[in-house]
Amino acid sequence: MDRVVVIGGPTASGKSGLAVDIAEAFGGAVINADSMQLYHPLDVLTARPEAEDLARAPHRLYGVLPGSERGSAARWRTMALAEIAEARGQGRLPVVVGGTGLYLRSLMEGLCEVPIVSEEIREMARARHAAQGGEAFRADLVARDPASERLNPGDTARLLRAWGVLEATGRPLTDWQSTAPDGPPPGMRFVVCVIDPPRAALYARCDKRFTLMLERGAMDEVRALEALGLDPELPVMKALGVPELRRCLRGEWTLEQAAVKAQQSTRNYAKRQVTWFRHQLLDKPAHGCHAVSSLYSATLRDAILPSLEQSLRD
RNA sequence: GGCGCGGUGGCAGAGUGGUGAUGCAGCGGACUGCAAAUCCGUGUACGUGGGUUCGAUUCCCGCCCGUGCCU
Repeated sequence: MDRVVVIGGPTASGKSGLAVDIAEAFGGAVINADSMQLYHPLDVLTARPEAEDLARAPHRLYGVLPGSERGSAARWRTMALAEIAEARGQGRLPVVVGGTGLYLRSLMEGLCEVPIVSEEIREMARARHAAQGGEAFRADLVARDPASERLNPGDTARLLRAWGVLEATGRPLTDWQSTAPDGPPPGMRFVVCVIDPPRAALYARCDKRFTLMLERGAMDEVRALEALGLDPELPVMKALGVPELRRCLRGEWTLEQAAVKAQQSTRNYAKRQVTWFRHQLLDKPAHGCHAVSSLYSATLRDAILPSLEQSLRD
């Protein structure tokens, strides 16, 4: 049994539900591939599976990192590979599910060997960028690494990364990236399933879900998070709804306003994910992809599981 | 009824006698180690009918609608 199920799709599309259904049906273990569900303090706000689902199948990599840390694709990949190995050791089918496409792809295709950039250097990059601005920062970078020409002056994240790698290794990032990625882990075959629901329905579910999160204590979670006094630049602090609810706590926005804003960012995020999955996964049929064109709910289970079972057998 | 003010793309909101800001949303796209991040692209909009003008969203008149004050 060398199969690994991989489920992707936009937020609120029903991925987690599909994952448990599959895990339950085929004796599997659900492994999280969502960058935010990895962190510890946020449970409701990050839409982690609830007790009922947790009881139906083992769930791994949920809430395993403290919010004070920063995850990364490579870090997740290492953890995921370990969990996959463990599930297999127990005779379970690994079901990897999450909305972080980059993570999913890093698992399936591997990453290029790029040395780790120290926090000191990253900090230097940030300071330098802040001091000279995007244009100048980019100009300096391009002078040393012509290939980074393709980066937009406003694309701070990538600019910082490119600069950091160059500074840390003396070699341009594009250089490192031109070497082939380490490829799929040996002995692993992926059965990919992507949910790509109609836009209107997806947005409606995003909105509804946030309202539900508030009813289930999202505000208390943010209060607890706030009490930790974390650096607002940390990934957890940027989870959807956190910035908005924090402003509410500070009295800058009413709960109503915060909710509207958070719902908006959720929809924007869902849109980005749809684009990512369509072009980075669905259009690249290297992995046989099952596309589900509607929001997933238990009623679709019998329509989807049989074809998946077929793929697992092939 | 009188006087004033205003009617700009889905919304907010500048502005100009001739090349129609901008923001948000929407839509499309990018994406190799902070990715729920970071970014890019995208609109035959000037209430209506006349007039002035080489040319009106911009100037003038009527009308409609909204708004404030007065009666």
